[in-house]
Amino acid sequence: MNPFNVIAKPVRLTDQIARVLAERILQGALPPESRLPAEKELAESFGVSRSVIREAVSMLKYDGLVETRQGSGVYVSATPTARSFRLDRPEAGSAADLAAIFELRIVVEAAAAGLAAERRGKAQLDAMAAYLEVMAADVSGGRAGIEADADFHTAIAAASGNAYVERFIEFLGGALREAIRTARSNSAQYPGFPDVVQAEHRRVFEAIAAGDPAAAEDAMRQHVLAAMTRLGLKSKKTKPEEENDCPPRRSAGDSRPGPVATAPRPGPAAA
Amino acid sequence: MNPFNVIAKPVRLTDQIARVLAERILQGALPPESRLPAEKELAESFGVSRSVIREAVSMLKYDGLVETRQGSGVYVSATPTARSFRLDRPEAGSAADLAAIFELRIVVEAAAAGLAAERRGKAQLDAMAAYLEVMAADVSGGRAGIEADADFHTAIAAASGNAYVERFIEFLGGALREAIRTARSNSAQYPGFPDVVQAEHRRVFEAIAAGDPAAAEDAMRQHVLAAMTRLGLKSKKTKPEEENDCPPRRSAGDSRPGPVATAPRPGPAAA
DNA sequence: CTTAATTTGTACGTATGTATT
DNA sequence: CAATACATACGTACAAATTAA
Repeated sequence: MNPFNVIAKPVRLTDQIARVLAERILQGALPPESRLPAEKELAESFGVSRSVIREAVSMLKYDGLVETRQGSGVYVSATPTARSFRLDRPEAGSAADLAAIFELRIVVEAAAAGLAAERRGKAQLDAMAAYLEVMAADVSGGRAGIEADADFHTAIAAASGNAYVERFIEFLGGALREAIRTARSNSAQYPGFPDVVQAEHRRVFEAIAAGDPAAAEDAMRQHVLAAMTRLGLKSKKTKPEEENDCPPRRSAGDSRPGPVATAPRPGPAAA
Repeated sequence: MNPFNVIAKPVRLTDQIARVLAERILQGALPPESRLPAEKELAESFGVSRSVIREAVSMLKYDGLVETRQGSGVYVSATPTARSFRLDRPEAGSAADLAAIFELRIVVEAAAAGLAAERRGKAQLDAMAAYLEVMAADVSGGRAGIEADADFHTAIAAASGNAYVERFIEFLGGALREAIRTARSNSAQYPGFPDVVQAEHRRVFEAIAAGDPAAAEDAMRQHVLAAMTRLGLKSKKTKPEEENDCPPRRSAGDSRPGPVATAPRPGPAAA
């Protein structure tokens, strides 16, 4: 699909097996608290050595999906998807997925801008202003100014005063970095676009400097939204024609009268 | 050491080494794009076998911290914390950290409620209503209704139509599950509290049913904020050591007066 | 209580394909 | 092209912990 992607990552057995096991766990084939087959059995059933199984299990263990008890076995954690959030889904990279991730980014970045408007210190304001100037110089010199753009957003995230918000924004920025890069490159090619982007940034900055959370949120939302449209993405449903059929996860042994009438049938519809 | 801690998790060599390597990478001792020592050397320097090193590296590889290139070596990723977002920091669990995570949760859940108000289908509305009834029955019967509460929030997240928003909310819910559990248990002990919580939920539901995004966002924000105050947490800065000029006008229990602008629409924005 | 079987944790050895020099 | 270094994968063996007889 991408002729420039010469790398063509080699498929490692460990990764494949880890992926299969993770899918089985998350899709309920291996329910929480249940025990996995012994490493020896897994090795035989997959046709690989026990070392490969062990490394795959190590990954899942680090991710919090399973726990290992020496002498007993490997057990699915009580709460899958407990310790880490990742977005490397198989379909990731499609326009719809990208739009959905951008939608999440809009939410968090707008909130961070609002918090920054309340909590920013002078040093943080100065940092934002500095990155803004670097960006202005970049566009004047015909450069894309990608780094300064990222730094500007990072500075706002840091000024939110919430370390988790900051880290999550950096995480999303890293995941979308390629998309953001092409967006800025596209913008740089069309005359007038860099000035529009710069104006958006300035509006965000001035709202934060003025201590106006609502304005800062709105300005940031507009900015990221405009970046999406510049990328050709639209904020829309990720599952357009689909009546949502997520099976409600409920703890085993739950005798409460659940909403059986409305609950869609469990189980993955398609693979 | 701790006589009450019967579990006393056995310290595994693999986990220790993975932790040490992760710290070295994140703290800059092993800069991005740099190569790690060979597995053999690492094994010797740590005094363990190569298998242990390989499993530890597998963990870091799954986390996106390192990449392995056959025939070449193990390299630190260009962007650490690239593929996964986790919040198991060493200091996690403190009240300040909990409050910060809750703040992030408020942002995303409010946005999800707003999106759900625009995009929810009938089946999803029915599911929310059903869980609402289960919760009502639970509190009438003196039960805490924790599962129905979680299911209600999950249903809203699913109705947002954004799979990433949904998954991130579930992730945060899992991370905060213990806190939420104690919050609901506390609420159940005080007469009248369950009714208050139920009223909060109903307000969220009715705003979504009415298709009013702004009202849904506000109701959800109020609800989670109230849950925080019931837990004794306050929305505050996580870095109190830094300069703090503006007193936060958005304190706990404070409703957002301003127009919080509805969720992004795919309408004709600035192209 | 003792013993034995099972299972994970650790260690070591070997072969092979790949990348670098 | 040749040599070296390295990750990948397989296999065996033993230790430690758990579980059941």
